[in-house]
Amino acid sequence: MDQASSEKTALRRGGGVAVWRQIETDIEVDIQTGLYGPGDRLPSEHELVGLYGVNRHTVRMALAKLAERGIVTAHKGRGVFVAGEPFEYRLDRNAKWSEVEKRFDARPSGRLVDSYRRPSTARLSRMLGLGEGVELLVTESVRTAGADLATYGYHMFDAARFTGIEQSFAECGSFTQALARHGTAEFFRASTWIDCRMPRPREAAALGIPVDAPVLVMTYLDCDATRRPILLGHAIIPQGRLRFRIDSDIDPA
Amino acid sequence: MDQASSEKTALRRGGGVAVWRQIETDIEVDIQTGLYGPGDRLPSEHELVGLYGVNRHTVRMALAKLAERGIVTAHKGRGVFVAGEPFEYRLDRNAKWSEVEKRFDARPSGRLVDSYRRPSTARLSRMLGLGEGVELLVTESVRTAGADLATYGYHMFDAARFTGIEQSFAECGSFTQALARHGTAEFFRASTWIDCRMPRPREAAALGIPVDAPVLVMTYLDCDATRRPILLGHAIIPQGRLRFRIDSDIDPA
DNA sequence: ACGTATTTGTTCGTATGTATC
DNA sequence: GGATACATACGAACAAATACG
Repeated sequence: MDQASSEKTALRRGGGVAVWRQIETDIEVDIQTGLYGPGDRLPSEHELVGLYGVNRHTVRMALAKLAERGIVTAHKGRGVFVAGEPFEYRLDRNAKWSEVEKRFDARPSGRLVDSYRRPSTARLSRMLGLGEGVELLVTESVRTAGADLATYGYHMFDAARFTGIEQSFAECGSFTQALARHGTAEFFRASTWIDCRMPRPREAAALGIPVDAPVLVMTYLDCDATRRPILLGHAIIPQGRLRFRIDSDIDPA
Repeated sequence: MDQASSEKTALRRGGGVAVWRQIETDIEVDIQTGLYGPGDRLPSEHELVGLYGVNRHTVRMALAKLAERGIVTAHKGRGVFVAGEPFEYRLDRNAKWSEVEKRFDARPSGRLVDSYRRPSTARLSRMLGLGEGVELLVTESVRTAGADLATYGYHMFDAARFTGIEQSFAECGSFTQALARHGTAEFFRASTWIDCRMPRPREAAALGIPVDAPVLVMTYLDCDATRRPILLGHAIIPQGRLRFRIDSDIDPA
């Protein structure tokens, strides 16, 4: 209707964004907005060539990138299909990775990548309820669940209170269990912040994702039953197979 | 500690990601994780050159990109400073854009970009509590608040129930007010999903953001007081000046 | 069982622009 | 600024798996 042939959307050539990338985003939007649902077959490469008015290679590049993130799966002779419903990570007071593992009947999978100490800042100390200048213990770890879910995590603890928790985590593969060993049998999610950015190379490598695909960043404060802060976490989460969900408990009137 | 000089992090050269982009992400991580807080001065360009072992142009490119997204601000002769606390968009049952405008003492700012009808799908109909094959009314709009907050929105309505709501919105600039005109005085957030992706060119243009910076995607279902679904929304939100916040109402025991 | 059309996968080649050094 | 490596985009052909009458 707009221009020449039967083009779907206006592609901007020479505008700094590769055409295949625009098509990749466009199809991703159509999936996110529900035009194509889980399990649906996408238009064939030939049809997409007609829709966008580009070479087949260009369409294939877009599809390959979507497949790389697990958003679609291609089957020779049949077509390209939208992947199943992405995993929904519910953000409530019981949000923790061990709960995700439970949903997959998976064992604790944490692998310690690095750990180090650094002096705290005023902000971090305030959030963790500590004095200024206290030393923080920081861990970097990778945790998985199921076939294609993984997160890269940064965890910050009061180094004095949780001395040696990095070893405990390295041994048992779970912060829930490691915290239990250090005297905190129960803890709960107090606050969560959601943001996004591009991944660091080491994060992308550890998560097995392309370096040019964005990641979700969940920052969170976990507290014990007495509301005393336990840890400040940053979870780096590949985009595509997981999304966050927040339900408002609608109590009428 | 790791390698030769005093390099901060391992930079991967020739790995498909420009060096300035890695530095950009690295500084962004340091801000997100609290190493640099709001208002803090970043290390000088000269210091960063030493930290990363690169040319000053490379550092300047990284800082320019951060400034473009409003994450830092450069002051000639003084230094580069971390921007103030990003706006926190709280996700509770009162989450709506008009609440954000209230926080900024801003007037309704919605501008209708496009509107069209399309047949619903099984999934969308289920979410909106409609019959299959019903026609949806879709609007695309831009809404702002304050100096540097903007969102690009897709809204889906039951076309039969909310006929003409695109005109109402175009006139008053607010869906809250437009819905009131169409008989829905109150509505509430029922469920929210958070994801991210790269922006479409038209989204980036409307929001005034670079095309190579990721955006947050908030999908949400708003219902009226009787829990009847009203609309399904997709808000495209530039990354950098806004983040989502979810608080668990911790009722002990 | 067979043949044909469809669809994805692979491999050549060619040209152009852009980023990086 | 010049040179080189890389990414982008297009074109043509063929191979392999699948669906269908």
